[in-house]
Amino acid sequence: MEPMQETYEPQAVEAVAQKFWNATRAFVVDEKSSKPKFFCLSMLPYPSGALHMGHVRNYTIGDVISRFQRMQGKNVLQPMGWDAFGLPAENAAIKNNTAPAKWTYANIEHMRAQLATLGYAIDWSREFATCRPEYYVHEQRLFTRLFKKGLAYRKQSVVNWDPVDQTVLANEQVIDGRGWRTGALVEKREIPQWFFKITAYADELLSGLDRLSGWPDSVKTMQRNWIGRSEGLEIQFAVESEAAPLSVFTTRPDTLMGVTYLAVAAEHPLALKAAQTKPLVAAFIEECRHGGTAEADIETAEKKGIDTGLSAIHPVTGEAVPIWIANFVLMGYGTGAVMAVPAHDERDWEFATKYDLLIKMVIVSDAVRDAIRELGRDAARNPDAMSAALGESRAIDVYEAPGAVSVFEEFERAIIEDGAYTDYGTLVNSGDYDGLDFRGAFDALATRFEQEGKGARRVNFRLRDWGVSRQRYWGCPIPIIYCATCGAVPVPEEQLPVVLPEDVAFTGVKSPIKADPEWRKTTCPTCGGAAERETDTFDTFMESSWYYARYTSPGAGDMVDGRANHWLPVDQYIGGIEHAILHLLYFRFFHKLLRDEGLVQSDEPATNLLCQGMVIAETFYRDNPNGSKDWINPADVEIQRDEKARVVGALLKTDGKPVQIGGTEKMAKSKNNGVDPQTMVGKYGADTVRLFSMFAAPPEQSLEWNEAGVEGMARFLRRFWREVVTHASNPDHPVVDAAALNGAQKTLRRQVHETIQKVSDDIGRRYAFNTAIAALMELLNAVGKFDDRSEQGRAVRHEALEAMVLLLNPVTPHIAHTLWQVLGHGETLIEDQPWPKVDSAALTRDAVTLAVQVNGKLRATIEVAVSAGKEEVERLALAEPKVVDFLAGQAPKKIIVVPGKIVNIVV
RNA sequence: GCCGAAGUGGCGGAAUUGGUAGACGCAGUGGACUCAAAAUCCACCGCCCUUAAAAGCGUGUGGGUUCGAGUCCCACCUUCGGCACCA
Repeated sequence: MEPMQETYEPQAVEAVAQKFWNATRAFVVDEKSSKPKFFCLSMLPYPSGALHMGHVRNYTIGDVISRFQRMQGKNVLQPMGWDAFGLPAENAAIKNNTAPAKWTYANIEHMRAQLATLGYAIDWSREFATCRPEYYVHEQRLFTRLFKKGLAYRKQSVVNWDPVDQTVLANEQVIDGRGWRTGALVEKREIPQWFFKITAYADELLSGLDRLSGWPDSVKTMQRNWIGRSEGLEIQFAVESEAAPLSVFTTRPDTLMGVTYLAVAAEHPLALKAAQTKPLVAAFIEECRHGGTAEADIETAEKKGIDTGLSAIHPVTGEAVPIWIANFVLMGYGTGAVMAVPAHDERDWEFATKYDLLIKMVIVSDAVRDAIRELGRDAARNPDAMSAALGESRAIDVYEAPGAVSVFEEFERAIIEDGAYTDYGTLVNSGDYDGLDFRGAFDALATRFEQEGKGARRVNFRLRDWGVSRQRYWGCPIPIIYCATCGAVPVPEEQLPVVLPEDVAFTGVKSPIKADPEWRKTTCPTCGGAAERETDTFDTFMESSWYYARYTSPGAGDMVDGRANHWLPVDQYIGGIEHAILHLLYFRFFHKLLRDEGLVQSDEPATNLLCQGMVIAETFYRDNPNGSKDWINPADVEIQRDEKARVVGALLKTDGKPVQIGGTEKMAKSKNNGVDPQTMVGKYGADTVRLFSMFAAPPEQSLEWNEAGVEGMARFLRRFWREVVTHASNPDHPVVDAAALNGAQKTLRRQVHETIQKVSDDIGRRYAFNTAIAALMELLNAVGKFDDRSEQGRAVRHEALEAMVLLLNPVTPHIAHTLWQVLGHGETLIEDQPWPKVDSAALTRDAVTLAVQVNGKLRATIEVAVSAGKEEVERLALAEPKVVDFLAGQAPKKIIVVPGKIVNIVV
């Protein structure tokens, strides 16, 4: 081997390591290994043009876990591919006057080369792009099978419609209720679309969460709430002058006697009927058509409504109940109608207050009920006695005893004026049901309606079926043929794939396969008559819902083959928290579809999930005279500080004049605060970039990119390099003789083994890469101060440095590759070296430091022997001069001793 | 609006099970080395008062539980992610 460089040159080191990995096909794996498998998967990138820091962070986390697991003796699969269909390709195609396919393939080439410079341990032999027919043919086939099972179906569904461009818009393309290109007011429009019956799996998707112990609780909670299982009653209200009753679903049948109106969606048949005779109702429905379909917009919009003039009949009291149209009732959810109980529901209360509708209280709190029982009915008529009994809760409670005079009018006024009482309680003003609690009322009413045929117990889900149709070009064609006689017919499997033409002119106004009258022409597979193809394409979430399985079975004739059951489920999945609900729910759903097709055996696609935070950076700008802002890249700005290091301003490097500081935000083109990974790798090397992204924040939190911090990482790697190279130039060393070590040698060796223990736990269990690196920095600081040239000194130092090279390898594999050789090993794959083992004998200590508190405040620390008992610790603590001062002669009331940690003396 | 997170020195963060708040890094200050610069090394570095020491204060805000709270409970404020056609 050539004499080692004195200084660390990352570019040379990284080129050598990467060449070795490629030449030895170090990370290509198969199913034949005798080692246990470990499938480490990072969410696949959308090929947007260039790698960004979010990718680097995601894939570095995956790479650290992959290399760590391989060093634990696992057969690790870490694949990579491209989520290649999507809207940005269409936008770029218009802008650059090219075809979406050409743009996408060029981006993939570029980004693959960028990824290579970061040295990830990827099995590239399994790579694919989801826009290739050999990939999407399998999801077309699955779709036709699901169609035959009734799990794929077509129904009317609402979309954002741009009336000027005559196109459907994505929610992202609707800005403040207007089309992003035309500025036209967006309308809601119903068109037929394809759906997957994900609701058929709602119960399993919900209950499966309980077994996903390796997923973050936050993600599981979000999914639970999204699925939104609720038990309630479906109740039928007869409508005056209508044959069909109006069905509503409620989770609070106990409040039924408080119903003072019903509300239906603007698209509801009753609403449309009322509109025929009432111009104001028609105008209101027209108004409801404006604006987009996003739930956030609908839920934050002003609550509005109008009386249809129609009445329903209350199923218990027989009273007439007005039917209103409300803009917040969604046709696509439940029955498109709700019963309103303003006294016990916030939104109903606001609506009733706004439109001066009746508010009728039918539930009182348990506190009110108990107070009446306690006081007796006569005493309870005294408002002062009642107030005293209720204490704080008086303002939200009301009670009107059955048959008694209403003596709590002030409470009643409070609930009408201040807001709804939404907790469970006891029924009042409810006739036969007075005095029942929630459960009692629920059961009594359910039984009654089931006997009368006016309703039934029902489980309802917030989850809606997945709409998979998109009216866009750059996606997988939906394999359906429409025939005038046979209807919608799936394309027979032997005719698949339905190929999307790639060499097209793209203007953005209309999908090329919709614009071309020839493409859709075909014959009906059933009757042979003339027919037309579906020209909609699939939601791109389709491709990303099963890609993980395809990695296991490259070249398989179906979606996957038997190899899938070797690798699946994924052992570790890593991706952004923004995917917590949609992608991760579809991912789980698809796995169950695959299972039910007999393609895989497991119930869930991934056992462990890590959601990484965003990459953010400071923003800088200058105001333009017209009020807009010029955003300035952080690389072009110099920060000014005062003598206490506080930031006082910022200057543009090119002109030396001030710029405004705009706050730390997610890296984005719009704020020009992106830092290019390639530039960073070129300047500092991949290991430094990887090290900083793992050190600057724990993986789930946002990571603030800061170039001074990157320089700190480069400094650390230079010191590490120098320490190893200097050590290797010293005379050879004997093996460590634990019995012969002096105090300083023992101390360093203990720190080495404490560090092995901590790093193993931090990476392997806690995903706390930042603290693992901090521990290694502390160890390097200690090694740097350890100036012992003796034989055992050199031996201890050698043990420390070998451990450090191995422990750092998952994060900085290139420098580790070279330094491992410097320490006297041949050019081998470090991932196949065993992970360092903790020598528990090296961890023992003779004495520990205890904190001594007086009344919970730290007053001193004492050194005690590990073997010291409680009495001795108390005696030493009480003898401490500072403790004596603070006790000021008082005798301790109590002394708490937590062994190995703390003594608290209470006086 | 609903669901889920987060808030700790000048900054990024640490404190893993309720037990010494501020590990590690950045920035800053002082010094060594150098003709000089870079690099490197050494020391200091929460706030307040202070020559110094000591005391006091201190984990978004206000309450509470506890011998002891960044950590648990209640209420609130702010920021971020998601809300079904961005991926």
